[in-house]
Amino acid sequence: MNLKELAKHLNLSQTTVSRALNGYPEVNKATRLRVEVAAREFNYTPNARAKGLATGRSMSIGHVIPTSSKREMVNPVFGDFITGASEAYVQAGYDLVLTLVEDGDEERLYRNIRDKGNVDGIIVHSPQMDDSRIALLLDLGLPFVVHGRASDITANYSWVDMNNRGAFRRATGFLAELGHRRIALVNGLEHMDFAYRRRDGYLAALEAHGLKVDPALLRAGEMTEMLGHASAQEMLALPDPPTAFLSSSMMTAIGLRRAIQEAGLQMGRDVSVITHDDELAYLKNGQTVPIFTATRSSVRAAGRRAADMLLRLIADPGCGPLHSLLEAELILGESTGPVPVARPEKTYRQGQT
Amino acid sequence: MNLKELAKHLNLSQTTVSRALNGYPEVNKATRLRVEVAAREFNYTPNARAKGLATGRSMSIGHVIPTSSKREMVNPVFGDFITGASEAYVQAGYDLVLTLVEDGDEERLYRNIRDKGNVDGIIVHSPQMDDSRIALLLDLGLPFVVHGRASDITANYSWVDMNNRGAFRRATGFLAELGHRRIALVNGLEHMDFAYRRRDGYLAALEAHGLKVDPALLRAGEMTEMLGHASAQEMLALPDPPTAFLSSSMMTAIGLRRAIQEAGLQMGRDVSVITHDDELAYLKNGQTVPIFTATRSSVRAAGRRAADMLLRLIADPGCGPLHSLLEAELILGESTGPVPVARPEKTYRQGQT
DNA sequence: AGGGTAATTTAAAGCGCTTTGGAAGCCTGT
DNA sequence: ACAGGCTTCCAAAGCGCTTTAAATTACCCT
Repeated sequence: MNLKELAKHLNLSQTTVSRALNGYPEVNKATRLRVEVAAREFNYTPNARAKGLATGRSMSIGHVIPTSSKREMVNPVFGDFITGASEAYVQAGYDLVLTLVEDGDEERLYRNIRDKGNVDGIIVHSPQMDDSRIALLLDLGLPFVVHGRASDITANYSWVDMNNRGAFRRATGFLAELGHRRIALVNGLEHMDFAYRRRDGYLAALEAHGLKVDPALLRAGEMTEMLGHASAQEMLALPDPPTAFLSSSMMTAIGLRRAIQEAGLQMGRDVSVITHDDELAYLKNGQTVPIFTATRSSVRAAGRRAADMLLRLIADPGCGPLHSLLEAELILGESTGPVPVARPEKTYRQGQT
Repeated sequence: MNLKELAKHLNLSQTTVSRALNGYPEVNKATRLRVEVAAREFNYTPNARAKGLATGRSMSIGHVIPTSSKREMVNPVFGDFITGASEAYVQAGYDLVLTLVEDGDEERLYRNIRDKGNVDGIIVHSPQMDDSRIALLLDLGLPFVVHGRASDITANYSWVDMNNRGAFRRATGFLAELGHRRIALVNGLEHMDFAYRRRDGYLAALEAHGLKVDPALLRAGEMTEMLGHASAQEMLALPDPPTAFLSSSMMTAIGLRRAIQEAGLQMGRDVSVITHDDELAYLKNGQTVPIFTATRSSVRAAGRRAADMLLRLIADPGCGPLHSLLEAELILGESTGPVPVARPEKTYRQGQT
């Protein structure tokens, strides 16, 4: 059933029916009711393509996530992010279209996305420090919001980000105040902006506490369980091992914990761990009391906020670049404690090898 | 730049230009070349909405993933699945539109999806054992492919699934042949079809080996690390604890391993573990040699296959319901071994508490 | 040169909707 | 009775593309 048929059935013009259904004022109350009833009865749903063509808007948002040959994993955070974003889209009647783009021919691809015209705006995922997409998008004039920021970009664009630097500065400071002087960082890939900022915060805190940086305690990679495990295993075998770890993801923290246990140490007593916790639905940090002390910030909330922001930008393009910085909470779990006074037993052995 | 402008610029009719760009035969070779060059020069991209309206096809595929109040986590497998599916879409020029639907008003929602007409077909995720969506979709006449199956549905529909039953039967059998007689199953939620089938395979293998089912060794829940941890912790404290575990996800297996280690036992020697491994990009089972013995089947490959199937169904609706059953490999890792002859030391203590 | 066929090109209709520019109907007040 | 102003409705144009039906051009053969 399309508009024409519906109109004929009602003995009305398409115009009137269309107006009635779209809430325009110039239609008689009784008529509107009649139309609405009939529409429901016949399960009338306007054709989105035709509507889009007529209005010039597609009522959908593009989520563009980069995939590269070297890092072809879809960020596990993505599922939760879109769950949040979807809430906003559903309410506003928008659809979500997903585009995975190989990096390389961004120029052409993003231009195509705009010219194809099946999205009214896009959300940019996983920005790198110097992300060429931002200048490109500003140039294209397509409304967009970045999830994260690009440190090297000075242009003014809309973003939703977590305070990565602040969170890791605070977490590192917290460890330092517990007396830890050998604090390791197991980070995500540091050309990703969030990882860069986290390291920056970590370094700032070390400096503020008069601790010096030991490259042996810095690691970066895809944030897998194995990265955590391998990093901790190696670092704990150092002559002067770390007494605390900072981790960029729950997944990695789980790996850290395994290596710590395997070394015969107890997490929270012999070795402290703070991880960032994105509050992913499938990766909860404990049920009631958190297992890990963590900097916590909901990716889902970020998704919701980014979507809201983009919808606002679309509705009123003049409302200028918007920014939203989410603060992470530092929540106390059982994985941190004061630096042990005596070296834990296991360490002696290792120290003397 | 739109078609009309491009045509005017070339002193050609829209018809010819359109035909030239869409590879129709009735256009002069020289003209076609001229058109193609101009199109590239002006960065001409046809408007997808208009094209869709004219052709009646939207060139996009809907991925519909259910979210419920009780289980509102987006399956972590999803990211990898769409990575695979996207490969097919990109090649075929399709877009992917994502729809999260709250369960409850499926009837209306799926009908809307069809009537809105912005997808040419859909992929159905996370089918339950008796999934009402399948009958509904068959009725609606929208091409669709289910990722997984619905055991209680007898109708003939297209699906791509892994041989869950076979994989778990084989894994269980393998453990039984290693001498294990107390084999635990830590499964996903069993109203999900895949989980049901896995249990079915497990039960079949137990029976085939003359082992009886102990309800104390069966657990099902959201497949988190904590589910694995809690399950193993409780079961290992039983008077007659399991000597082997079957796990439905890597995440859960990691939890199992932790509990096993905490109990002072060694995985692969004192306790065996086999897990299913979806080959998720962010959750690799070891670098070179697998950590866990696992039933392995790539979700990404399944996504690719489902997408290919759906595209085929759209191109030729007559080609009937298609099916594709992916076999899982049983790969040997370091988490399994023969059942220990003497009970591991730790168990004695616990047995006497 | 002329007739017929094949190769190219075009004008125009149509996809299903919104929206502009009127028009018709109905009051009101004089 | 009629100008003026509302309210309510409608016909038709237009969004940017494809596609049908028809027109034009090119080509070959006698």
